[in-house]
Amino acid sequence: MIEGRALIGGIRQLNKSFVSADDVAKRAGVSRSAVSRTFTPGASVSDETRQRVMAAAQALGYHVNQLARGLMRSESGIVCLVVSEMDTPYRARLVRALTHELQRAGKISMLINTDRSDGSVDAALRQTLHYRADASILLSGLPDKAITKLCLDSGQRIVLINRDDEIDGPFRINLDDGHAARVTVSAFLRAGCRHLALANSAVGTPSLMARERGFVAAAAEFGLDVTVVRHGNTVYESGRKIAQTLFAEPKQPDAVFCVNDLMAFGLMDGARHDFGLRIPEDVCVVGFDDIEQAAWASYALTTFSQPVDEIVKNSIAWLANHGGESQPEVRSINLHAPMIWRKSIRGMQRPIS
Amino acid sequence: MIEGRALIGGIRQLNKSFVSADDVAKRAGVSRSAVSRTFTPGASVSDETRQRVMAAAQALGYHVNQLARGLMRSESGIVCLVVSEMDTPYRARLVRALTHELQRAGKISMLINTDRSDGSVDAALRQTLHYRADASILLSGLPDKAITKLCLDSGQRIVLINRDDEIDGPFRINLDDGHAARVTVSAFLRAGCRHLALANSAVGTPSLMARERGFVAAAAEFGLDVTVVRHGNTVYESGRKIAQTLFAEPKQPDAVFCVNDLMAFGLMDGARHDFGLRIPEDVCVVGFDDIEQAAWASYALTTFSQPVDEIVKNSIAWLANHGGESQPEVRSINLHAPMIWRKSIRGMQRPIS
DNA sequence: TTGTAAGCGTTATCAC
DNA sequence: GTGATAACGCTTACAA
Repeated sequence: MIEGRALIGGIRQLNKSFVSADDVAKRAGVSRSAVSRTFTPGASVSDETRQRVMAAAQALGYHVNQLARGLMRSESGIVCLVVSEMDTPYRARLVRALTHELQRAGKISMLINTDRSDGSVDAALRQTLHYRADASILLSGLPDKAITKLCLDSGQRIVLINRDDEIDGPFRINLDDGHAARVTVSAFLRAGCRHLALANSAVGTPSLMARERGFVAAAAEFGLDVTVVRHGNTVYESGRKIAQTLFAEPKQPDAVFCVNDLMAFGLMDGARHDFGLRIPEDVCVVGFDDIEQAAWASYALTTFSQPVDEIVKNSIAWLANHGGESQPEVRSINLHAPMIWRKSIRGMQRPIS
Repeated sequence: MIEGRALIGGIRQLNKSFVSADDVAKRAGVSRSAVSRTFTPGASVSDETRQRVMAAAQALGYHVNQLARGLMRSESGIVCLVVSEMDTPYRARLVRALTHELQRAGKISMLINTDRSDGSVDAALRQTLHYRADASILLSGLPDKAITKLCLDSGQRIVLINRDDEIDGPFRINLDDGHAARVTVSAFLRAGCRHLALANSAVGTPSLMARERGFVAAAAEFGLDVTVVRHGNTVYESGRKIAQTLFAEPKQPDAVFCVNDLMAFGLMDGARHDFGLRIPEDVCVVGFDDIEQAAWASYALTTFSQPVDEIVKNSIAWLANHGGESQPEVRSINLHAPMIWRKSIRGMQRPIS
C-alpha cells in the first residue's frame, strides 16, 4: 500500500509499481502457484480457480513478468534481428516480414542496428546477449564474422540470410545467384545484345560476387567479354556513377546486369538523363531484388524476386524445430529467385527461368 | 560441472547453460556482490578486485543477465517501437534512426508490427508489457488509441509521432503541416498555376487531413477552388489511380499537392505515361516526406523534408529527461518540415519556407 | 572496500 | 488440483 502501490480505479498503478502474482493470489484467495499455473499454457488448474484468478488479474491489471519467467525457463522469447542499413527497401521488407511472423509465433524481436562499427554496435549486440535472446537472425550487410561468433558462443541459435560466414552451427539461407546470372545472359542474347556489362558495388559481399562471377562465366560460354565496373555501395548513386563510366566509353554496352535494383535505377536514370539513351531500345537492364520501385512505371525493371516469404518461413521453421535437443541436421538451404519480367529488356516478353 | 556446464577452451559453454556471477566470483575468489559492483557503473570497487573480476569474467565469457537485473532495477532498458507498414521508406528511415540513437543511449529496441488488427498485434503489444519496457514510441500508422492507453496504463512513458490520440500523458511530436500546405499554394501560384488539386489517401490520419485543410484554406484565401481526391492508402498505386481521375476530367489541374511522396510518384507516372503530360511544364507537383526516391532523376520532386533527426533527438531527450520523478512539463512539440526545392515546380528555383 | 543476506517475480518440485 | 518451498541470477542495504 505504501510507495505508490495505490490503485486508481482498480486498474492503473502509479510509480512503475507493477502488479505481481502475489497481489493477484491474495485478491483471488489462492496461492502464488495457482496464479502461475493459470498463466501457463499446459496447466493443471480447476476451472473455478482459473476463473477467480483471471477475474482478479483483470481487476488488478496483472501482466506476467517475462523477465522473471525468462529467469526460470530456458527461453526468453526474444529473437534478435541484426541488420545494417535497414531502411533499404529490400531489408526493410525483410525486417517487416520477419517481425510479423515472429510475433505470430509468440516471439518478440529486438532490433540491432549495425550501421557503424564504432563500438556502439558491439555494445548493442552485447545487450541482446544480456537479454538471453533465444536466437539471432543476421541479415545481409555489414555485420562481420566476429558478431556471428559472439552470438554463437553465447548459446544462441543463429540464422544467416545471404551471408557466408564459414562458421559451423548457424543455419544458412542463400539464393541461386549463379542461376539468375545465367538466365540474364541468355535473356540479353535473345534480345540481340552483344556488348554486355555488369554493374557491381565495391563492397563485394558473397552474394554480389556470386552474381558477378555467374554472369561473366555464362557470357564467356558464348565467347562474350563482359565490362565489369565496381563502385561504391549498393545504392542509387553508385548506379548513376557507373552509368557515367560505362556510357562514356566508345564501346557503349547495350545490356547491363546490375547486382541490385537500386543500382539499376541509378544506371537507368544516368543512361536516360545524362546520355539520352532509351531503355530498352538502346540498352537493356536487369536488376536484382524486385523491390517495390521496380514495378513503378518510370522503371518497369525486369529483375529477380527475393523470395522474402520463403526466407521468413524457413527461418522461423528452423528456429522452431531446433528448440529441443536434436542436433541440427539441415545446415543450409538454397532458395530460388524467380525472374520478374517487365519492360527493361526489349523483344518478346518470354520469361525463361 | 554437470548438465553441460563444461567449458570448452574456457570460453564457450554448451546447452544454454550461461555463466553466472557466482561462477565468476568463485573463479576470481571474491563475493557475488563484488562481481555485481564491478558491472555497475556507479560502483565502489577497488582497482585490484575489479581487475580480477574482469579477468575471470573474460575467461568465462560472462554477460550480465539483464532479465535478472531488470527484476531488481526499475528500468529494463527496453524501448518498444510500435509501427505499421514499416517498410515504407519514411517509416523505415525513422525506425533505423530511432534504433540507432536508442542503442547509442544504452537502450535496446523491441519492434512491434501492427499491420493487422487480428489480435496478433494485441498479443505482441502485451508481450512488451510483459517485458516491462521502459517506454513505447508509437509511429504514425494503424495503431489505435486503445494501444496508447494500454501502454500508458502499464506505467510506460510514451512518445507519439505524428499521431493525435488525445490522451493525457504521452509526449507528442508533430509537424507544421499547415504551414507546408500554405507554402505549397504560394509556390504554385508563383509558378502561374490556376487549377489546383490535392491528392490525399482515404485513411484520413490527422497529419494528412491537416495538410489537406491547410491547402484548401490557403487556396481559398486567393479565391481558388481545389479539386480534392481521396483514394486508397498512402502508396504509389493510389497516386496513379488519382491521376486517372484528375487528368481525365475536362478541367485538368495544372498543380497537384500530394500528401506524401509515394503518392506523388504514382501521380507523376500516371500523368506522364497515361496522359503524356510533362512535369513541370504541364503540371506542377509537390509531395511530402522527402524520401530517398524524391531525389532520383526520374522524379526530382519538390517536397517537404521530414525532420527525422530532430524527431529522434527530441524523442530520446524526452525519454531521458523524464526517467526521474519530475512531472513531465512539456507535452508536445511542433517541428518544422523545410521545403526541398527540386524540379517538379516550374519557374525560378526560389525556396520560400 | 568488502562480504552477508534479503529480496525481485517467476516457475518447478514435491508432498498433500 | 493445490499450496509450500527451493531455485533462477541479479542488486542493494547493512554490517564488518
